Amino acid sequence: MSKEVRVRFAPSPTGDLHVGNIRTALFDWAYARHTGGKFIFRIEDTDRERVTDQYIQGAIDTMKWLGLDWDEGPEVGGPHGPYLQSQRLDIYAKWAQTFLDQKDAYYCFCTPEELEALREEQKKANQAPGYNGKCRNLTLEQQTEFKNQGRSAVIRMRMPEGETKFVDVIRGEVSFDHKFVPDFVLVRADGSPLYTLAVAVDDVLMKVTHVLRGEDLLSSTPRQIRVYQAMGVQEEDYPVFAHLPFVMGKDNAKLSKRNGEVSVSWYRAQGYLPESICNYLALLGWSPGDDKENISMQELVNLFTVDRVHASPARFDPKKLDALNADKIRALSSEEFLERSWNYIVEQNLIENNQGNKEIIASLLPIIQERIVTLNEIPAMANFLFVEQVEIEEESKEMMSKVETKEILQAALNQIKPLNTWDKENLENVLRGELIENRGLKPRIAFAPIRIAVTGSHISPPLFESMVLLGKDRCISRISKSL
RNA sequence: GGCCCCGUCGUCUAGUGGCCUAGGACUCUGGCUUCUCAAGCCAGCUACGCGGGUUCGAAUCCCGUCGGGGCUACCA
Repeated sequence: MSKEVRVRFAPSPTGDLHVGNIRTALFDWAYARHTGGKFIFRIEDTDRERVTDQYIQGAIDTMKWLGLDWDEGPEVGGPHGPYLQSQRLDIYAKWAQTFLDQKDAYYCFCTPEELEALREEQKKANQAPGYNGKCRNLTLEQQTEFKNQGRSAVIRMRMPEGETKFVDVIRGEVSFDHKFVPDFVLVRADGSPLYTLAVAVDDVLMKVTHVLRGEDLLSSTPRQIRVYQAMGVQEEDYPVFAHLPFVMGKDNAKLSKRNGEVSVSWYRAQGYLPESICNYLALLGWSPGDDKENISMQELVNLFTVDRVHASPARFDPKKLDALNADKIRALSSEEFLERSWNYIVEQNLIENNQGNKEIIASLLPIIQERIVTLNEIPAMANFLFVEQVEIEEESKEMMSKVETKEILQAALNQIKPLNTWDKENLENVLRGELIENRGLKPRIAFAPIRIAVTGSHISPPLFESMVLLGKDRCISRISKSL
């Protein structure tokens, strides 16, 4: 029996979680669930200048909303916590000291300005940039002298000669010559840890077995492995690495706000279903292998394996997300569609939250379910039911003023006024009978004026159903007003 | 510049040497249906970056090339 799979998602919340982050989180989660392992959610907030509590809370909310539940992490705790790196500073300090004692790391007194100058020089000389090891072998006396000069020190990891080779399950064997992996900083001059230290220490301490993360971290893997070595971890205990391809915006450009919408909370506010976002994102860099693309979260868990993840980057295409979301909305049961819609409307504050309004929406939902793409379209479609009179849209005003139009409206009025039972069948019978059969009008010609008079727009849910929902009085009133 | 990764329709992908005259989905175009809008149905457009090998045979393997991306921080 092999050991339990433990996967972590470890974002650094320097902003709203975007679709790229979430694609990674989704794969992490799906892999953990697929294997029956544990999903760990860790917040990498070692850079307190950029990470804020608000973003951390936002990340937690987004994960919950998407249904990516975690076994260990914020709010739920776990045996290897805390799961916020800012609460683990003593752990990193202890390991940094150990590395210093072992001579794996050393104090470096070079100032940022000196390092900048060094980089300039290297660039000019066309050399590989990187720390030149100036402070590698400082004597105690030299260190004291630097301190007396008022210099502060960072802790730097010593990178031995040689190379680091490892197998990335998505990319195969990857190797880095240490000539291109300079000594790197573990601890800032102010004593705070850097990602390079924290990520490796935590992955070891939290017993992470599989690191599935963005491809941008591929070239930092040798540094992470270097820390494992200093921690005394055996090679067979290194986690399995899998570097996921990027999710990109249009034109091959990196995903960013300028390049289409990226934040998951934006998609939430637009009325996308969380499972649509997950489903769509799952298709970026992974596929179920057959022709079925619309899958549930459970199917994703069942089908997800890392060997079906491929190595090339994917473009985020909002059009396909739309199509998937529309499909998923159509597939909702009427009860569920109502519950989701109403929750969304209330959450976004689009319509006042009371029982009467909810009932109006509930009555409308069945006739608009197959014609909306996102939940935020509901209020506009429902508008005609919430007002006493409608405003006729600009583009239809000319048509509505024509004599022929007035004639149709008058004829329709004559037919519906005497109706005792106000239902779809009766409305359709009398209106078709008079306008189509008696007058020989084409349906589209005959019904357009009524539609516009009643809903204000030439585009609406099905006419007779809409009239039923509106009620006889308001229909008569609106048609009369258009005469 | 150096190091690393990547390269199938416009986009997401299937494809692991013969089943590929390259399949599906989204988009787009045309048509059918139709009370509008949708939905549904049918049809069409469009791809293995390029050049060399290896092989009886290559989208699939190798080399080169070109193109894209990442890293090169006291960010992650």
